[in-house]
Amino acid sequence: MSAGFPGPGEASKADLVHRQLKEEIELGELAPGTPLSELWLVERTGASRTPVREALRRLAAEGLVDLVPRQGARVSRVSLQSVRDLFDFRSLLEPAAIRQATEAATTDAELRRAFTAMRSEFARTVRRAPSQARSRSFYELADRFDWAIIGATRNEHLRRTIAELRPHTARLRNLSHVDPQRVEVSVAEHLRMCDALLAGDADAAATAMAEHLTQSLATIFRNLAHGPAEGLDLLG
Amino acid sequence: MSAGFPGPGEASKADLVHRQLKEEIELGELAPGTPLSELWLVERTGASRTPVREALRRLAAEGLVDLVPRQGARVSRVSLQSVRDLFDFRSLLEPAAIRQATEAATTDAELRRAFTAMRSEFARTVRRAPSQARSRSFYELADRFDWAIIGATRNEHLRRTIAELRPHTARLRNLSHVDPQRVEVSVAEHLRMCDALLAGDADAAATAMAEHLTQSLATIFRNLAHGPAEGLDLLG
DNA sequence: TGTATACAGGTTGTATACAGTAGCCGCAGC
DNA sequence: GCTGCGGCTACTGTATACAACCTGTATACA
Repeated sequence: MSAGFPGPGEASKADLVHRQLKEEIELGELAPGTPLSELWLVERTGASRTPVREALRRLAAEGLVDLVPRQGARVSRVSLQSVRDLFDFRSLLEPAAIRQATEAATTDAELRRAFTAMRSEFARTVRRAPSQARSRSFYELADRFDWAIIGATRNEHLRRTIAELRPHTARLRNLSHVDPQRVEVSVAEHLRMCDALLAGDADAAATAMAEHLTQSLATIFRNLAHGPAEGLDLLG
Repeated sequence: MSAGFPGPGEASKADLVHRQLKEEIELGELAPGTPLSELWLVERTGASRTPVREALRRLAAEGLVDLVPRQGARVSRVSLQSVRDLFDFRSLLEPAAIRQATEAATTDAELRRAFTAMRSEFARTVRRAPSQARSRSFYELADRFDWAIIGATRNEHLRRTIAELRPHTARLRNLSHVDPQRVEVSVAEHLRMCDALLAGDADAAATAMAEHLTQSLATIFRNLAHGPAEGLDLLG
C-alpha cells in the first residue's frame, strides 16, 4: 500500500476514518469511555497514524471524543448535565432555525414542496401498526426533517452549529431505549411544526419546535429514571 | 532540534503554532486571503509539518482559515454577509449568555465583585480625555467584560460557541478603523449591561446586550460605507 | 492566431522512524 | 501488609521521506 492518492474529488483517508468513527460513536457501537488508541485504530482502519490522528482531533473538536494530552483519546462520556446542556442549547438554536426555514419556505417553492411531502409522510406514519419498523421509519423521517431545517437555515454559523450538535442527539437516542409511546406524540409535534412552517407562521413554528425539544428531553429523563441507561454515566 | 518533548503541563508545538497564527489572524497581521503554505509556516515557526498541519486544521474548524483539499490554506475572507451572519448569531447567543451570567452573579459574591469593579472602570473610562489610549484601554476592558460573561455562562455548548466567535469579532475590529465616537456610546451600553446584571434583572441585561450588538453592527456598516475597509472583501 | 498538450514546480496526503513520557508491575524496605 | 522506587512497556508528539496531484507555463499543432 503506497502513499498519497485520494483521487480527484474523492475523500481523503482522514475523511474516511473520521466518518467511520463518527458513525460508530453515533450508533453507540463504540460505547462512551472506550479508549481509542491510535495504533489500535491504525490496525482497525488500515490507514496510517497521520490520518487517524487527524480524524481523532476532528472528533475531539466536535465533542465526540475526549482527548487527554499525553494520554490518549476516549469516546466522550455522556452525563446528565451534558444532556441538559445539549437540549438547553438546542432550545436556543433550533427555534431560531425553524424561523429562518419558515421564511425561506414562503419564497422557495421547491423547499415548500419538500416540507409538504414530509408532512404527508408524518401523517401516514401515525396510521401504521405500532412496531419497531414504524419507530425506525419515523426516526429516519424526523432526521430528514431536521436536515431540511438545517439546509434551509440561512445563517452560516447557526447552520453549522446545529449540524454539529446532531451526532450528539443521535447518539443519545441510540444509547437509550426507544419509547414507543413517545413516537406517537412526537409525530403530532412534527405535524404541528410542519403546519406552522407551511402556514408561514414563524412564531408558531418556533414555539412548536421549543415544545418538541422540551418534550423530548422530558421523555429521555423519564426513561432514564425507569430503565437504567446502558452506556450512560449517571455521574453528572 | 530533536523530536518530541512538550514538558509536563506545557503546550505542544501544535498548540503554540495554533495560538501564534490565531493571534496574527486576529490582529490582522495576516490579512484575509493570505496563502498559508505548510512549508512556509514550517520555516516561519520552526516546527515541522505535522504540528503545522494540525494547527491549520484547527484554525479551519474555527473558521479562521479556508482549507481547499488539495490546494492549500488561506486566511479566511470577510464578506459583508459573513459580518451580518456573525452579528445575527451573536445576537442569538450572547443575550442568553448574559442571562445566565446575571443569575450566576446573584449567588456568586466573587463574580458579583468582579462585575462591580468593571462597572467602575467603565465609568472611569468615559471621563478620560479622548485619545487613542482611551480607545485601547476601553477595548481591553470590554474584552475582559466579555470574557467574564463567557466564564459565567453555565451551559457548556453556549460557552464554547461564544468563545469560538470571539476571534472573528476581534479581527473585524482590528481590520476596520476605530470610530472614536463609538467608544463613548459603547461605554454607555456597557454601563447599562453592568447595571442590569448587578440588579439581577436578566431580561434587562439581555435587552441591553442585544441593543449593544445591534449598535455595534450598525457602526461597522456605517464605517464601511464611509472609509473603505482594508482587508475586507466587499463582495458578499 | 487560437487551442490543446506536455512538462515543471510546488503543494498536499500519507507513511514511517525516532524521541520522550506516562502508567504499570514487581520488588525491596519499613 | 503497606509504601516507595526502579525498570519496562505502550503510547503520544514530532520530524521527515515519499507519492500523487494541481496550477501555470511553454511548446507544438491546426
